[in-house]
Formats: sequence, structure tokens, C-alpha cells
Amino acid sequence: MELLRIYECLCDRTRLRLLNLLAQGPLCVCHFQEILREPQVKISKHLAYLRQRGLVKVERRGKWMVYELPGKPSRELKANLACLQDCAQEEAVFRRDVERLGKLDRSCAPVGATSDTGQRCC
Amino acid sequence: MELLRIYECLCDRTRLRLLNLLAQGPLCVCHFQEILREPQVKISKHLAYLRQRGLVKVERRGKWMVYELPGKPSRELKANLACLQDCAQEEAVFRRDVERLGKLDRSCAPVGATSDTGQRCC
DNA sequence: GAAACATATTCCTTTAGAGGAATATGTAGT
DNA sequence: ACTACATATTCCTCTAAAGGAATATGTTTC
Repeated sequence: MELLRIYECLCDRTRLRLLNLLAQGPLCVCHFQEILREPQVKISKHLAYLRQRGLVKVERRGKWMVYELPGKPSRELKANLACLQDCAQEEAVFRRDVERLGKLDRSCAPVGATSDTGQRCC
Repeated sequence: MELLRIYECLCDRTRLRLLNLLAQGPLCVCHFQEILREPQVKISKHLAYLRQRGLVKVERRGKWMVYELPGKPSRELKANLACLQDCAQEEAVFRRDVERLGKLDRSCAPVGATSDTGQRCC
């Protein structure tokens, strides 16, 4: 993978937040929405951008699309993701996102349903 | 320094080449031109871009402007520059630039003058 | 001080991409 | 089949920034 392509993916705040979260493990779009508190179209488009450039993979699980980092990233990608994770610690936005991720119950229940009726999606 | 600002600087090929060269030491614009073989305005503008965002410093030396990396870069910048230097090794453009840098006699002589009449600028 | 040189800046055109509203697609449940 | 849900895609508008020609600025040399 070309180095420039990687940096192009990293030069937007929303994408940095998405990647920072994905470093913790696979996640579906509805959870990204919940954590970032950004409109669905915005999240969906940035994920598409990352997908087209090979920074993330998707897998459908029922109604949900679960995104994750590639299994065997190139040397460049691995290095940069590690660097990002290291640096992101220093900024509040990223720390808060990870905190919210921790509090999430990780089920994709319909709104209003009790949490044990929801199916796990990721 | 904000992480996003760093990545914004890294998402252009010309700027990556400039930074990769600066990792080897200070350099003046005329040498960048010689190595990158890109028009003066292009190089000058990208250096201005980097300067405005604090990724490089400038110092005038006679007619020449000598650019260099900041003396004490932030943690984020240091990490990313190290990462860049590591990754750049894998791509031909960057290796070639460094090669050309090595062959340079590092004097800023007027065209046509013998090399020992030229003054050192960086 | 005029000319040559090194570099920066201004002005322009063009393009990538960000953001959002509306709509389309695919899936599950009834 | 109809509905609700999760996500993607298609429009659109707007802005940052890339690239280059021409010009301006600052420096040295004669």
C-alpha cells in the first residue's frame, strides 16, 4: 500500500476517531454513531472512504455492517496505526471515544427495547 | 500540537518528500528544487504550508533560506516523523531523493561557476 | 544603484473532498 | 407482502488547497 494513501485517510478528524476506535476491535455503524454522535451519513461515508483505500474491511452480520481493521496490514499501515494509537492518547476527543466504547453494552437492540432483547452484532 | 494538523501536512506527496529530506538535516530551497526537480513556486508554497503549521523552521543565510525540522518537536511530531522515515525507505521516490541529496556538493554556486567559487549555504 | 540571484507572494483556475437532505438498498420480523 | 430497521448512495453546495504564470521582495555583487 502506498504511504500517501494512508496519510490521506488520516487527515480528517472523523476518520481518525473511527480508526482509533477500530484499534480496540471490530465495531458496527450504529455504535460508531452512538460514540461519535455524528450523523449517520457522515460516518457511513467516511467508512466507505476508508474501505475503498483498504484501511478497513466490512462484513455483514444480519442487519448490521461490522467494520474492522485488516487482518494483515502492510508494514506502513501497521506502523501508522500504532503511531496513531500512541498519539491519540494525548487528545481528549480520542480518550472520550474509547471511554464511551467501554460503557457500551455492545448489543444492537432496537431503540426502546430492553437490552437483553437486543442481538449482539459486534 | 494537534495531531490532525500533522496529518494534514503529511497528505501531500511533495511535502512528504520535503520532510523526508529534512530528516537528514537542514536544506535550502535551491537544493530542494534540484533534488525534487519540481518548479520553485511549488516547493516554496509547500514549505510555507509546513512552516505555518510549525512542522519546519526557516533561517535566512545570505540569499538563501535554510529550512530545518524544529529543535524540540512535540511527542506527536517526533513519533510521526520517525514513522515517516521508517516507511519512506520502502518507496523508490524517497530513496532516490536521499540518494540525490548524498551526491549534492551542498554549495550554492551560481550556475556555470566552478564548485569552489560557490558559497556554502547549508 | 543596477543587475543577477534566491525565494516568496499574488492572482488565477481547477479539483478533491466535506457536509447534509433525500432517497435507495438490503435485512429481519410479523 | 408490509413494516421497521441499519446502512449505503445520490444529489447538491461549499471550501481548502493544488498547480502555475507573473510579479514582488530581499540579498549580494559589481
